[in-house]
Amino acid sequence: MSQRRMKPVRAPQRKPGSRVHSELAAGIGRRILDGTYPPGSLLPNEAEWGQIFGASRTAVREAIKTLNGKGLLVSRPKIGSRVEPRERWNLLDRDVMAWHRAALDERTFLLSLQEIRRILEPGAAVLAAERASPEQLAVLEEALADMQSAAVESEAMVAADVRFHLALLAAANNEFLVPFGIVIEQALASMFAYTTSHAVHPEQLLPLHAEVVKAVAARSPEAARRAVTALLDDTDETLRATAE
Amino acid sequence: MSQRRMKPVRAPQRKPGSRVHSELAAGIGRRILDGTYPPGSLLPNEAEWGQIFGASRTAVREAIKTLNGKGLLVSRPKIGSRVEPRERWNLLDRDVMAWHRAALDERTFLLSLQEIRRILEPGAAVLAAERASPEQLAVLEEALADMQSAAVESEAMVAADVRFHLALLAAANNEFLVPFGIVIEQALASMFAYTTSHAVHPEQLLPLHAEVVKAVAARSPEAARRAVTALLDDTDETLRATAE
DNA sequence: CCGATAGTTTTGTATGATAAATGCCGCGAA
DNA sequence: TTCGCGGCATTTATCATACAAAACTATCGG
Repeated sequence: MSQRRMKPVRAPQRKPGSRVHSELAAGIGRRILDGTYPPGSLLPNEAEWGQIFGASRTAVREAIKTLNGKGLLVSRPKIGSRVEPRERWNLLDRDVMAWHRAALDERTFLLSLQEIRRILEPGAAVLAAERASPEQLAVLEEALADMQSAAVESEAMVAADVRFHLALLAAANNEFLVPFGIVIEQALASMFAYTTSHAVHPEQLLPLHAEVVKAVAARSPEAARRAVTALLDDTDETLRATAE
Repeated sequence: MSQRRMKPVRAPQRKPGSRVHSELAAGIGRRILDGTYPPGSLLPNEAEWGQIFGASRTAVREAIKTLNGKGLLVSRPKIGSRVEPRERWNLLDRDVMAWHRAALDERTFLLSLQEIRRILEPGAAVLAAERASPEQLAVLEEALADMQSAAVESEAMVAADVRFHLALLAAANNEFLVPFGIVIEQALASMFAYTTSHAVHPEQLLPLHAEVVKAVAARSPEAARRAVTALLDDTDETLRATAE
């Protein structure tokens, strides 16, 4: 379709989460994840947070409610807000994951994520081979095509790679697998930073991905498992190459 | 240590989440999970919720912020609160899981959870066998002992069973496995309801659990994997027996 | 020594007012 | 007619303030 004139520059386009209470949530969340307030400890009370961030108690409370929703905190009258034990934290939450990543050594973080991928993705591939719908298979193939047409080591490549693996998870048709998508997103983003900064990159990326699609399309669970395992082996190999 | 006299009965002991804003969050959350407000749809505005539940706008807003934190909603001025696509939902969140369970056919729900267990637990067992600390092993053994001393088909048995599997997850020493614990809790709770109501129960429960502990203690990853797989096979066998 | 009770601190809820974001409509010009 | 621009209306976002409820602490009386 013909592209008309550029629309006049819209308002500063502040991103969706940059309201006061969101920044408060991020500010407090980061301090929890980085250990400033360890599990079991008490946070400053609402009035104090308000002073620290120059915000009203209302905004502070809404931020804290958000963190409640992520399992980081519980609040009680007269006590205050106490940091929950780590096993209650929703580590797979998008925000929590981001705060966590910022507070951790990048390589350690990445290795942990890869370990999870090695456990989950082969199993997901088996299910996908057994029950992917034609539409889900099409999405997978499309992501593969995008990878093949993207420049190596580009943002577009990473984006297509992420789409590929999310599509594989979705094709397994078990909704409880979906939340783990964030692990893949973070791992690939982190991996991208790593490979570019260390000037190494997985050589076999495209053929290995193609192999996965082939196995799923052929409805061969075991072949799909092997293909995904090979893919992860290659990635880990690359990672290992950056160990100094 | 010597147990002193029972403390006088404390105040009604309303449970932590029964404040107005929590009930609002649950009320709205359930309506989202059960499909009353499907992904992409707009919720009533804050004032309307306030009337529906007879609460102030403040309480409504805090409830909505909690749901924001769980990835169910995003709110924008002039638009309102829109239900996020399912892949953004934190399905592994405790509350979301509970609302979800209430909105779904119990058997379907349970089968999905078991499927996840079959993917994750064997992998977790391998890691546990490789790197469980003495303390973590002790917790595992203690849970097993509790199971052995509990009456069959009792609440205590389920509780000890949950502790056992959570301990196994923890022993894998990868914190991203921990959020998955909720799947185990729900699966076992759901399973308990099932086995009692259908008058069937896994016969091999205790020896199979003991086998897992043995393998982990012996630091035999492959044996641990096999033991956990056998355990899950037995559970699934029981479940299959209830298919009418 | 125990137990009830009053006091104090902190979160929980309500109310009302104002700011900011943004979809929508209508007016006017090319 | 069509397009752009400005104002209007609606809804969330934020603030300020007041009071209620919860729960720990200390105190006082038996």
